[in-house]
Formats: sequence, structure tokens, C-alpha cells
Amino acid sequence: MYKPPTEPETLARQRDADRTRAALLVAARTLFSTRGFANTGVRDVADLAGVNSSLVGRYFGSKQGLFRAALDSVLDISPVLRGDRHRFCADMVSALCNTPDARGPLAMMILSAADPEAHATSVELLQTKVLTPLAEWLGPPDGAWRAAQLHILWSGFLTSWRLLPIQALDDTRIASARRWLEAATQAIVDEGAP
Amino acid sequence: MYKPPTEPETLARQRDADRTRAALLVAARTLFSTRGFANTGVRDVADLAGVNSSLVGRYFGSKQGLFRAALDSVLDISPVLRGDRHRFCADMVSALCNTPDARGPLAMMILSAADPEAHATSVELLQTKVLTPLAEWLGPPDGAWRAAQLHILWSGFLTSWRLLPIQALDDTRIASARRWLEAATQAIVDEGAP
DNA sequence: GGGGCTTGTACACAACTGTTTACTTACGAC
DNA sequence: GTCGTAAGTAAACAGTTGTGTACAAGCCCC
Repeated sequence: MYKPPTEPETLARQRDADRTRAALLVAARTLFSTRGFANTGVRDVADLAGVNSSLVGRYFGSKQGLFRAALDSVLDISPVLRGDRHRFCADMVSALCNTPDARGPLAMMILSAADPEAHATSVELLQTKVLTPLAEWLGPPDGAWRAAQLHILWSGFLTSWRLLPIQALDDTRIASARRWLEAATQAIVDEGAP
Repeated sequence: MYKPPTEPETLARQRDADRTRAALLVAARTLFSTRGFANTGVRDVADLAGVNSSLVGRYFGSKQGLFRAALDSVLDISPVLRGDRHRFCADMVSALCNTPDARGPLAMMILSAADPEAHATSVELLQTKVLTPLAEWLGPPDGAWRAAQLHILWSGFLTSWRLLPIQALDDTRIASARRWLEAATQAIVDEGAP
């Protein structure tokens, strides 16, 4: 059988650990937030990233480590909190709906909540990286409780829109629903300063 | 080695197909609503029900068939809708929080949303067995949209309470949170008749 | 009491899982 | 150039999964 002297198309991939790690994180965010933790195999992530599956173990220790790193890398609301206070609601709703990789961190956490370890990771990171800073930003009175109300509202909206889609939030009605979400968010924020 | 003439403890289980089917459904509801579809094996369900795992295939065709049957068997809000109109909010919140088998149908659907087929089943049954009847019950104006608002509120609450628990809804604060949920529900119901 | 259908059990099967190991190859310092 | 280390690959591992099949046994009707 003929064999070409040097493999033509599979010219050796450039070796770049940082790039590989980043590609794995992007693929992980995409798949975990779409199919959840249990329905995503490390081979799926590696294939999407275009790298070998054993590199997951090398760079992140385990599938769980990859999940934590992927979630941690995208769970950050400080940009919105640092922005204009008038723009908070619009920015937040926008960040919630226009998610960069697939369906965003909230979907990633909820779809992966069935796995005990991924669940623990999500609970921890959600509290420290979202709810606590948000409660501080809202300030007294009842910053923590209003932060919780916001989270309830947002997770309910996201669940009903993308995770368990209902007819009232389909493509033809999503625009007005987003306006409603923004108004509802504003109402909770304003509870503090009537 | 001695062998007793007739097995003493494993005396033949009485053969009752209906009872077996029912036991499988209870076990399925419990596990699916706790661990989700992907993290629940047919052997787990069968073991919890105390029957042989191959009976899942016989009685429900497949694991997917079991999921549909289990969800269908518990997704029914007509008792609440038939009750006193004044009691609607209290009954609904109670039904949402005091779920008979483990965590109830909403948790079951959300935790299983990562699986494509279980997801399709959930979307279909949720619309036909909950949202549509609820929208009719609410009536004009905007029955469908107010039903959607209720679903967003409830699914957000349940997610933040049991699926991805936040500190603001822990055991010490859940009582007042339930009162808040009831009031918020009432507000949406009353939107129709100010 | 004895077929015949139903109920239940045990087991085999192939596919897939996350992880680990042994190995090859590229890059950079000397 | 060459040598050592980092980067990447392939394959094997043991465990688990859903499903199907072959077999044992109870129940009911005749």
C-alpha cells in the first residue's frame, strides 16, 4: 500500500498548552451548558476542542476539575456591577440572554445539578461569585433577600425560556418577555429606594 | 453443603403486575426527581422498587417509556384547579413544596432536561397538562401570559430552593419565603381582576 | 390436576464511561 | 547538534450502562 513520505494534511499541530487549555474550556462551557454534566463525555469535549481526550486529565485533573474551571471562568458579574447604575437591569438581562458560549453559566449549573459533585461546585461558586457580590451591590435594606429575589426571577425565566421552553416565551414573544423581565428586575432593585 | 428443602426467607413474591408497575413508578419518580434522568439507572429504579430490572423493559418498553409514564402519573394540577378559588395560591404553593415522591414533577423535568428525549417529553406534558389548563383557569385577560408568569415564578423558586439551593432559602428562612411566594402568586392571579 | 399464559429471574451482550499508562514527537536551552 | 523536558497521542483498563434473550415458576381456567 502506498504511503506518502510525509503526512501532508495532518501537519504537526503547534504545541501550545495555553491555547489547548483555553480550547478545552470553551468546548466544556458549550457542552456542559447544553447537555449538562452527565450527558457530556470528556471525549466529546476534547473532540470539539480538537485535542486528545487524555489532555483533560492532564490539565484539569478530572472531568470534575474541568467543570469547575469552566464554570469559574464564566461566572463573573463584576463587569455588570461596575457599570452604570442606571444600566444595571438592561445589562443584566442582556448578559443573561446573550450568552457567549452556548447557554451560559446558569444553564450550565442547572443542567448539571443532578450530579452530586458538580452540584456542590455550582452551589459554592454561585454563592461566592454572584449572590454575595450582588447582595453587597444592592445594599441595605435587605440586600441579600433582594439578591435572592433577582436570582429566583432570572433562573425561572431562563429555565422557562431555554431549558424547559414554554410557548409563551417562543421566538415570536421573547422580545416583549424580555422587556417584562427588565421591568420586573427594576422593580426588585427599586424596592430598596422607593 | 446443607440446603434447606424449601427456600425459607425468599418465599416466592406474590405475582401482581399492577403492584409491580406501581412500585416501579414510585421508585422512578423518587429517583428521577432527585438525580435526574441520566444519573438514574434502570437497575437503581428496580432495586428501589424491589423488582427485577428487566421488568422495566417489559412494562414500559424502555427507560424513556418509564420516564414518560412516571412524569405523566404525577403531573396533574386539576385537583388544585377544581378547589376553592380563594385557596388557589395556598394550595398551589403547598403542592409545590410538599411533594409526595422526593422532589416533585418540576424538579424531575428540570433535572432531566439535559437528555434530549426526556426533554421533549417534559416540554410536551408540561404544556398540555399544566400550562394550558392553568391558562384556561386564569381566563382573560392574558390567561396564557399570566400562566407563564406563574410558571416562571414557581420554577425559579423551586430551582433556587432545592435544585441549586441558595442561602436565602435555607431551612431557617424558608417559611417566610413561602409566604412571599404565596403573595407573589396572588399578585399575578389578581392582575386579571384589579 | 394439567395445559397455557403471565409474572419474575438470571445472565449475556455490546457500547460507552473516566482515568491511567506507555509511548512518540516537537520545542527550547545549551 | 543534541539532549531534556513539555505537549500530544494511542490504547488499554475496569466499571457501568440499557437492552434483549433464555429460562423458571406461579396463577387461572378448563
